[in-house]
Amino acid sequence: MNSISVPMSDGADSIQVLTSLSEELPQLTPELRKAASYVLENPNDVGVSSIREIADAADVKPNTFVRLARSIGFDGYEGFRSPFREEIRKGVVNFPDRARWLQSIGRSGKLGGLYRNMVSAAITNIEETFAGIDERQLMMAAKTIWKSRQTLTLGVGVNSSNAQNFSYLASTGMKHFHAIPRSGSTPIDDLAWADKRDVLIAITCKPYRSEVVEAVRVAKEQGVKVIGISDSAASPIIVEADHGFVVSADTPQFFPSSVSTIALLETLLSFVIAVATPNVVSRVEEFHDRRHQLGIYEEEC
Amino acid sequence: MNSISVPMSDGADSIQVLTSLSEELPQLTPELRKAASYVLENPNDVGVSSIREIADAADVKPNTFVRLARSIGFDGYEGFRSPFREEIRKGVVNFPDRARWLQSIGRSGKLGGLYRNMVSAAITNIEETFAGIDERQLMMAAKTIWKSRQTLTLGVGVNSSNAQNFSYLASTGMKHFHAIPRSGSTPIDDLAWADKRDVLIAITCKPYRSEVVEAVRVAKEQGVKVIGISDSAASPIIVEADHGFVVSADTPQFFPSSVSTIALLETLLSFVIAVATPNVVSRVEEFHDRRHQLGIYEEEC
DNA sequence: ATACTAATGAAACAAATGTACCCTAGTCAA
DNA sequence: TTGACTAGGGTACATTTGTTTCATTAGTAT
Repeated sequence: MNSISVPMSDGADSIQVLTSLSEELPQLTPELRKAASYVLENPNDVGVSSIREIADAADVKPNTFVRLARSIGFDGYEGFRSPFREEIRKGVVNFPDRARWLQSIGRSGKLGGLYRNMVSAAITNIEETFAGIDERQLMMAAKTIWKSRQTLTLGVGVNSSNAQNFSYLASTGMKHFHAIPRSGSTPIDDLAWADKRDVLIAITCKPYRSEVVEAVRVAKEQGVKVIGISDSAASPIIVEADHGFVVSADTPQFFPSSVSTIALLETLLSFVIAVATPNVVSRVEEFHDRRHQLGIYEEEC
Repeated sequence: MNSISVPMSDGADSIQVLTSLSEELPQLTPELRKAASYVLENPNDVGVSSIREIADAADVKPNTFVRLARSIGFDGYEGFRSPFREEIRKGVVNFPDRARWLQSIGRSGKLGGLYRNMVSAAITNIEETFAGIDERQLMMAAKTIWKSRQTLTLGVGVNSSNAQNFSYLASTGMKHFHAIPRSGSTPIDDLAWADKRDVLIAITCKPYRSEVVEAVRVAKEQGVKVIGISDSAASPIIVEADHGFVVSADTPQFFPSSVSTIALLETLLSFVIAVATPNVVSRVEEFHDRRHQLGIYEEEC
């Protein structure tokens, strides 16, 4: 008899259920919160799981799910699950193919087209980017990075943050990754001490920033290995680079998209990690170690 | 003992099941054909229905479904249903062309799998992210940003660079976007002067960073509007936010991916721009102006 | 400490589920 | 006709399911 505020009749749809679940979340007891969190993160499970299955998956007792269902106004788990089932039956969650999916989204209002265009641009950019990239070249670039003394990642404007993104991730596991230009400095100054033992990852898209182009030239003169990332094969930093990667960055907006740049950098990093840890067993161990360190495996907030 | 041609092991996926069902269709007995036809027309029902429910719906006896399952090589209805369940759980979206493309790439060498996994993770993350996002909520968030005095974007770790990415792009066209924490400061200090006229965009994925969670709490107390971006609907910053957006950030790596966060932020920004420039004509003009400013229309370096 | 309450777990129950078994009706061959 | 055979229906059974009930634990105020 602990039903609270929300009445939640049986005609509810899953969105309403999930909404009230997230609203009640802070007020729930620990076990109920664990169950609710699992539902919020795996709403599809509800429709197809028995109470014991989902309880196992969420690492709580079956009872907890009955209590959870009651706490938001249902009679029991069965009523709680039924809206999820109904929507699966109606095919709400299943998209037959992307074309239809994209057509189905973004119809409300004049901004619908914009939404659809942004989403499809993001996906298309990634596909085009990776369709045009040679995997072996990625591996060679990764080996170059791994063998290097230090790796400098250079970007200005939006690509400054992208360079930082990569450097941050890389330096959580390895030494000697830096994003340049450091604040208050210039790219070329930051290259002063770099030599043939080092690697420069340079990123710039149209309009090519002269600081970056020049930094690449200087780096080459100093014998620094250069990995160039740009949005055209004709880009000066790709032409001059030891390893050049072309990313697609088109959007219906005035700004270029960073999505594929980020995707490429993350993939490059994963190759570096793979090269750095050739032993599969220790790689898997290290993987879990890092995830534990990051707390990704921990429960709750 | 009426199992025919197809062995159909238990590792099958729903497409294979449906395919062999339609292949066998002509050779089936009337009742079995009725059952098979129902499955082909309502494949979603299989995953969520008991044998009696689906038998009722198809207007056959429960037994018939056991026989149907056996006729295409399963042990019983339970095995027949499991691939459908699994795919619902995983939230599978079927994109046949991409599947083929992904299979065609990344076959050379032991890192092939890694390459393929990273690419498909990036695309899947974007699809899942935008499949789960309500466009109207995006527009409301955009309006909130546009009406605000200033917009602070908060992230630590990798998300620090993502916050900067957004702030940089946004501030090329509009005033008063800042990424926090500023160097040498803390998120909460940077919120000191913020009030109900301001917006905080907070980003943190598992493991949720306490600085960000607390900053959101403080922001709410001060009346600041909060837009939360995280990787779970149960995330404290989404629960507390005025506008919450869940992004998928899974990778086969130890680090979470920023790809969908960036994609979401870019989409949000495009909405803000659209809201800010309601007149279509002037929006197009401004678009070209900005691109010229950025030099995107210029040729070569 | 004590009593009291809320939260959780364990066990038991009736209802449902998947399946095995048997029966009927119809067909075809001898 | 008979017998063999098959498709399909009916029923019984062990298992699983959702639920209830009760015991145990943890937390809190007295």
